[in-house]
Amino acid sequence: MASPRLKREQSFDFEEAISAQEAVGSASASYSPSGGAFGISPPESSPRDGRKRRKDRTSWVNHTFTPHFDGHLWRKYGQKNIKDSAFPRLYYRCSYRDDRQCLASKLVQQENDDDPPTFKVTYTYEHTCNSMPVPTPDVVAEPPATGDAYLLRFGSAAGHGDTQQMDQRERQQHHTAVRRPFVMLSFDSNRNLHEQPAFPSDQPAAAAAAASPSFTPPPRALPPPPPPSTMNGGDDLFSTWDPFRYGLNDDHAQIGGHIYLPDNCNVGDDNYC
DNA sequence: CCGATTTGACCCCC
DNA sequence: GGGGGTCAAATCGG
Repeated sequence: MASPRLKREQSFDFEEAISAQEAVGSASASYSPSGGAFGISPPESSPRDGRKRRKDRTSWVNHTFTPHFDGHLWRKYGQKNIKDSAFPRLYYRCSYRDDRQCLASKLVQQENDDDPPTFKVTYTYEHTCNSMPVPTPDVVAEPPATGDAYLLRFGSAAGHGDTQQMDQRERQQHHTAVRRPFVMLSFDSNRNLHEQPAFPSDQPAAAAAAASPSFTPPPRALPPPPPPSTMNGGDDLFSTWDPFRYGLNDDHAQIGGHIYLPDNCNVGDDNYC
């Protein structure tokens, strides 16, 4: 069966506008501003309309250390080596593309080989699958200023573009999520993970959970899944927060396919420590 | 067996 | 014509 083909949409150059902001360092997904691309025409099935260049479509760019932390469930559908780029470009589309005719897709491309590396994430179309975008943590990996410990800051940035598209009800229900819990995780030279919790008083010890060998629930520093009442059958959104998907375990924090390790670890071919 | 990922091929835009 | 986005068959893994 032929996949739905995308109709050419009026161009709106979010990419230019948002790239100018150079939001490097924030892991938050910069979803399209209010009044964005909702109301997209349903795909029409002209056999060849699907393979349009991105310029034809609404897109916006986010620079992040954590390209997978955006609160949605993505399915990879392609990878290409890009000319003049040392890193391949990864193509993802919404996992609900077929189920809910959700056209959202994203491109992830590593931008550099820094430690941690940054990624350019280009989102195309907004989610229409009702798997409501969850405020993403602002995860900032800070190189060791003193000593040899990396700091992972969750919720450190001042603003979330993605809250703009929440309606009032959602905003209310995301109240806890936008209170910006703050935690710093650091490794010392003995590979011990330390957390410096700075949660609001009612926040559970998420960092302790992150350091726990079992680590079942996602840390509250990460955006919680939306409450069931707001989910339109989107209960499986929880899979987005599978701790193994994000590589969070007792030994290291792996975000966006990259493992944050203490300096004395061998960050070599297999990140062996 | 089913869903996700990989990867080469196809196709469109620049 | 080349680069880049997508498709879809093959493969993998649970």
